[in-house]
Amino acid sequence: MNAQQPPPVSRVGSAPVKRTSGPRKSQEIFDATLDLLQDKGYEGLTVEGVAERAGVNKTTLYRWWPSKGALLGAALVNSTRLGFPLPDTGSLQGDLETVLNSVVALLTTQSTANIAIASLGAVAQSPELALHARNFFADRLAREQPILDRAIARGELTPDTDPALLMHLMDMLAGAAWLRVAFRQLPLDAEFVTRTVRTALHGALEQPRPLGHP
Amino acid sequence: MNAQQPPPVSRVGSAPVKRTSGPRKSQEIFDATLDLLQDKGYEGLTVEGVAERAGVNKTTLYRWWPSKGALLGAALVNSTRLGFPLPDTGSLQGDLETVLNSVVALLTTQSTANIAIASLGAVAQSPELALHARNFFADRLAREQPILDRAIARGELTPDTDPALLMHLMDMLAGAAWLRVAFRQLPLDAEFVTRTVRTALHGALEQPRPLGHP
Amino acid sequence: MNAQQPPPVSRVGSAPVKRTSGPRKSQEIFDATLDLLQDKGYEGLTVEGVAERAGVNKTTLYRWWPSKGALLGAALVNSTRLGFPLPDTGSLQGDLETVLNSVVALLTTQSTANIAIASLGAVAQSPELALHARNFFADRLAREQPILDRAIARGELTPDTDPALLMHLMDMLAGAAWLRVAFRQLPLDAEFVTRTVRTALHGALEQPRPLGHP
Amino acid sequence: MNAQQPPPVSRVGSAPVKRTSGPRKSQEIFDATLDLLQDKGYEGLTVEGVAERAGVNKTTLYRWWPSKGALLGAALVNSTRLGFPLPDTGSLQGDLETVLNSVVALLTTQSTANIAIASLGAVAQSPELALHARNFFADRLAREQPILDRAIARGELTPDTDPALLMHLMDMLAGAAWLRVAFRQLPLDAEFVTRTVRTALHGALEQPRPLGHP
DNA sequence: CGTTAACCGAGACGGTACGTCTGGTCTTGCT
DNA sequence: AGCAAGACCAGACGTACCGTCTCGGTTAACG
Repeated sequence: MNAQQPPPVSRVGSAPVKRTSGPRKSQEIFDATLDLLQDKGYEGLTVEGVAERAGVNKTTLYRWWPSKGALLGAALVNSTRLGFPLPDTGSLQGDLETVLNSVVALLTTQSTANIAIASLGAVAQSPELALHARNFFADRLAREQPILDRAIARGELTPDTDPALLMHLMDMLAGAAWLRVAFRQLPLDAEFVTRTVRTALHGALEQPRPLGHP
Repeated sequence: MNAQQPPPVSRVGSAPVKRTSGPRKSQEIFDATLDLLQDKGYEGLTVEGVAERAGVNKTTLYRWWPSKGALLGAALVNSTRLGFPLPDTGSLQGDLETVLNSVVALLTTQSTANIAIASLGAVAQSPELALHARNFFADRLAREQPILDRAIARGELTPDTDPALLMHLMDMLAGAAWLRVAFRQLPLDAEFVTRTVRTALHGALEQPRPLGHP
Repeated sequence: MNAQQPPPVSRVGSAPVKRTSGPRKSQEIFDATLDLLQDKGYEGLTVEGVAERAGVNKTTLYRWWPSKGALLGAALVNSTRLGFPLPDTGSLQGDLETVLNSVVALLTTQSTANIAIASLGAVAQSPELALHARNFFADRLAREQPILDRAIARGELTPDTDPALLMHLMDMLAGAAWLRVAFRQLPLDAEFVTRTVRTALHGALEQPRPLGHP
Repeated sequence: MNAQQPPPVSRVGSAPVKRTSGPRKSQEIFDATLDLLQDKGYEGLTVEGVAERAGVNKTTLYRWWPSKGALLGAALVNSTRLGFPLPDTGSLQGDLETVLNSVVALLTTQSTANIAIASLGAVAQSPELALHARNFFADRLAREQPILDRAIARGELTPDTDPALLMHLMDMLAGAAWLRVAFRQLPLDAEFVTRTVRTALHGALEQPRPLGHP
């Protein structure tokens, strides 16, 4: 969250909760950061701009975050804009389609697409932001794990299913979506979602069977 | 490529082809551009730096490319650093594995990974660079089409196979690889390649069969 | 002395010495101020630096002195570093030479020169510091008055000598020294002292005689 | 004048005279500098302020002068505000009185006094400005040398007069004036001028005579 | 082979933002 | 209740690049 945050001192005794986390106007700052990112992209996102829009002095920002990347990282982490609900549709395919639909929505909705794409660029440039990204995705994966559990409980998957399967599927699904949007600039539609989920899911389930000899 | 120069082509007669394209030291410029991109990332890539390293005046760069993005686009297009050979292994699965291995190699080899990742960031920031990316990927897809043709000729795929299948597969394969590298920062190994190709390929071939009722 | 600080004048009489003046660590603060002034000059003298070196919070300084100039003024006033002993050599010329030597020493000794020169700049900028300077010099002149009295008593000067003569002489002597150091950056040596005192003194004594007709 | 001026390339051949001396708006810059110095003192003199007032970009100033002190130095040297005419009254005493009157005028006229006093403080604070001051005074002294020459030609001084005499006299005259203004804050009047010049001059002329035995 | 037009180098400039520093103010919580 | 600690605002610092401009000087293709 904050790269240089002092240790949470945790005084023993009657100590009232110590406020060690970030500037007083954190929320305004994060909002301003994402708003600007949304409006002007990563290059147009300047520390001075954030300071002005958040009604905060530039030095305050530098006191808490050493760079634009770190600030953006904190803003992204503290944001719910890129979040999405966890599905429970009653079938594995339905759940996966819902998740991929969320990703597609994220990448195709005007307001979030800019942030997402810009984050992509930001991650590619800022090591510490990359760290945040890794954590973000790991957390996300962990929160998606119930999808797999429920599928096993329903008998759609065998109990000995490789736990890494979910990550594998997600990478293929979300990866395809990202690549189409970022590099091919193709629209993402419902047909894409259905087809991709079906391919990945069938492929995952049918793996033992030798290819080309059905 | 050059925004401000109307081609004075149109010479009637036997005129030998006029070289109207780009500065005299194009090659040095492109090399310098990619070298710097590799060393310092997209943000550290500056027009002034390119000019100095290429032994060229800043003015010259601006004479030919209106922006850093345009310059990088030209450098990427005119480069062979991101190229890769087309495989012909005798089986569809082998071909796909080879292609995915190329992508993985691109993303894991030090010298190319930096360029690729940085380009990723660059695309996310520069609309005109995004255009170049689209063209680059479209071209690449077209050059990969023989893989599909040969698979049909071998009987691995039926003649009425959807021509978009290749793009579909490639998006899943390469997308998974990109996402793992860019966001999850996971290493890409041979096991990843095999597994991903098998999943995608099986899924694509088995699609008609209803899920969960084998 | 200090603009908002009642003088601790040390009243004679029964008054119990009341300590209403300044922070508890006044002495550390003044020392730190002059030390820093000595080390880094007036520009390098910062309130933050003084606070740190004196082991005091910045707020405390601002509670008692409104500005850097005021703080420096107080420090200079409460300091004995620029003081010098009053001479009694037995001759007017000797006394003057001793005084001028003191001034020269003040301006050429490393540790005091910085303070003196910096004070010069400070006076030029701070009206209230200028006031202190005026008082300081007036006081100094008053304390030098015995030099004149003794010279009259010895018969070196006539009893009706203009009392302003001393100030006049001092201004010429010290002024020359200051000007050489501050503006010409010339070294001040014994020859300078002798020569200047002789010139000023002879000039003062010989005034009645018309010029050019010796 | 300019501290970082590139070497005068002096191309062989018909090279037209190269203009290597300072920014195009030098005059505006110097004027703005002195105006601000006059208005707000040395501390209130900021590079940004000069840039704005001169209608010039801040970078331009830094391109030519490395610091505020250097800029002020150049402005002072290139200025006529602190200049003064060289006198030729027909007598040494008259010349000296005129010069001292100039100094007094400089220090007592509202518009110039501010600059002079502020420069005083500036010199005390900035080593490289002190260098400029030295040059300025050396130049001034050189230009005053004719006063001495004419006095010798007139027979007021013997041909073997020590050439350093002039500096000696000037230091005493101007030094006394500066000291009175800066430290004592006394007004400078015609009586001061007459008296000081007479003292210094008599003293200088009468030096051989032993003190106290007229 | 000489002309000439396109190209280039040098470098000053206005401009934006950077990341830092210090001067002063204001809040907060401990003693 | 008062004072420390220190977060904060204001604003200048000096730097790096940006993208533009002017001005000579070089190339090199054509005629």
